[in-house]
Amino acid sequence: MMQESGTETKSNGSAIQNGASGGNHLLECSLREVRSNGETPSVEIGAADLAHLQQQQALQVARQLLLQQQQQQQQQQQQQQQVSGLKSPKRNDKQPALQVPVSVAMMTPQVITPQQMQQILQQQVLTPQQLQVLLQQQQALMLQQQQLQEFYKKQQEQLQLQLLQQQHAGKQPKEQQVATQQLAFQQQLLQMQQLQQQHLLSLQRQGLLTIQPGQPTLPLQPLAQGMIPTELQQLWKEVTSSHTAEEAASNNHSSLDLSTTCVSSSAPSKTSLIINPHASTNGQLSVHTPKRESLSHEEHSHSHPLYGHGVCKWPGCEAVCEDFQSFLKHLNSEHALDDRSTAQCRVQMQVVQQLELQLAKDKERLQAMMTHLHVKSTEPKATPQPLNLVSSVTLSKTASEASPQSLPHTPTTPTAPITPVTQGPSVITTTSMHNVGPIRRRYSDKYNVPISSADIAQNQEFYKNAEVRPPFTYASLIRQAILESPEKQLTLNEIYNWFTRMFAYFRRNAATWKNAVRHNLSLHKCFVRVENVKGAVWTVDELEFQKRRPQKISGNPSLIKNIQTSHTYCTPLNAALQGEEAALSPLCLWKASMAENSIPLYTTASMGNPTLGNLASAMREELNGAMEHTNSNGSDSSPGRSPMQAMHPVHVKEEPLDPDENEGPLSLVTTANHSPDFDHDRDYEDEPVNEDIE
DNA sequence: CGTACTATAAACAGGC
DNA sequence: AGCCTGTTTATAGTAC
Repeated sequence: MMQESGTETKSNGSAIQNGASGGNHLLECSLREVRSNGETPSVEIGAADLAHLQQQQALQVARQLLLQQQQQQQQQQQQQQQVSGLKSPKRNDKQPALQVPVSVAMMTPQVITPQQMQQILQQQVLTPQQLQVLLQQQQALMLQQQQLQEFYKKQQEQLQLQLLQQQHAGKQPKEQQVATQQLAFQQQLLQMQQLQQQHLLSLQRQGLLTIQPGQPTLPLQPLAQGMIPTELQQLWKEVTSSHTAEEAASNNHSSLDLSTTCVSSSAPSKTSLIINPHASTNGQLSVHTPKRESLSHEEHSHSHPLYGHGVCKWPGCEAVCEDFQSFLKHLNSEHALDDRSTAQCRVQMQVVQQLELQLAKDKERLQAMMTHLHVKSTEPKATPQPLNLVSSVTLSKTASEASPQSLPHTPTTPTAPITPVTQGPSVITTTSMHNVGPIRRRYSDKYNVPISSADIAQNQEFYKNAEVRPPFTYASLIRQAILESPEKQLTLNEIYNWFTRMFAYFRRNAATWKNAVRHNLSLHKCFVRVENVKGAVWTVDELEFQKRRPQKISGNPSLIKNIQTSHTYCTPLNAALQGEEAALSPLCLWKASMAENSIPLYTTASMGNPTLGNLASAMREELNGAMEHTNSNGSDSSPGRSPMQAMHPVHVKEEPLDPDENEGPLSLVTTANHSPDFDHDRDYEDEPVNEDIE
């Protein structure tokens, strides 16, 4: 309220513009990269890209797991067959079994029944963080399983060799050995199962999964398959020990080349076939992780996927292990054959599969949408740098079009926060950031808006951890922070906390951005200061906030144009989804689409993570603003229906792609919880220190 | 080129 | 005196 003194400039402008336009770029990039596959755009990857990559990785992992299981099962079958009917020709024993078509379904008792899986998957609500964790866990599991598989192969090879030898030597011992071998194999299977189960259990414990009492949660039944617990345990010990010493064992394998080849014919071939395709997508994904290398290497380096920072990273474990050796012991003792582990593994597999399906669907939709909406605009923009406001360079149309990389960072503004992980093309190196204090960063608004709903959801974590400048204006962020609060009001300090909590980027250069926050609070009429008992709190005047945006847009002919065009499709959707002020812009499409499909996922995410929802809502607002803007343009008659912002106009105009962005936020928004957690804020309050540290 | 908007920087004032 | 909060002004970059 005090601000009236301020210049009329306060009529807010387009805080959000940034976000809107930029988003497209991001999406495009991500899509492109994903499609292009293979080469990890080390430099150009954006948050969205990362998310995609992660998802893909997860998918690949899942596939691999499935393959491995299948392979193992097949192998086991072969073994069994061989054993049972030793009569089979020894020499080619390798493959006879292979030929036997075994229905995977039959073979994989360990796998949860489809129904169960479905339920589990459906029931579970995963936040982005959780998903990330799951992914990590999945990777770890994959590694383990690979190790197991390797071991299994070795065993098989040995068995084959032994069989051959025995056949030459004598028959009776054969059976015994065979039996032993079989046990070993079964043990392997058991382990796998247990891993899965354990994982599942951990998930359950974590609340990720809710398994209904009535249902046989994770059928451990599969484990049964005729194994004797005690024997299995022993075998398991042996296996594990060998497992640990895989490196050494690896040497031995050489001797087993024969068997290896044989085995490879069956299982490996499949693996390679299946895996490769995906692998191409991401270099990282490489499912084929060289077991030996990975194992030995990792173990040596102590970079075991399940071990980090002196803690066991087994899902739900976190046991402290001083050194790698102790970790290995712990791993073998605590995470050995176990119903839990088996269950966990299963769950993980299910999750991955589900994610895979979801991802595939969403990708399809996205592509269809993009092609439908932006055929043109999208393409040119090519890889803009989505996230960085920082980059002083603006993506003038020309520039952006010219080349994504063309972003020069302004000499003056070295500070481009970049996430180590994502390396957006535009992003400047982290180092630069660190060095620079608050420097003037100029960026085009466009850059700001790159995020899609999906991106947002996925990026929530991203922004929390990566020092990437969020694609939102200060005004929109402040508003978001306030709206997220339970009472829709925050003190300045609480706003600060929100910033630091939600964005790693704002953990540095506090003086700069805090000043900016204060500046924005004072400058924009939409922020109203209310005296409180405690002191003063800031609230948002939605009307004012909405007011400010239209101005820009209205003036924009191109925008209007776009709106009109897009209007066609939007109308229906809008009506359905938003009845309210449905925007004319393509954005509506996004909303609709989001509502339709992905919502569940995102919703979940948002629910799990309030902040996400909020952010999403913020994004939505922007989108809405844009949309409204459009409306207002068409007929200014209706001034402030919903939040509109200038940003969109720009966004819309230049980049029809925006829709992508929109979608994300929208969906999230829908679900977005406005339950702000002050508590969280509190937690982070201290963090600001970090920023200062810098 | 002018306008609008945003970000950044900084001066300044009041309160604790 | 120092810090926080809040206001205001100036400057610069970008988009339209």
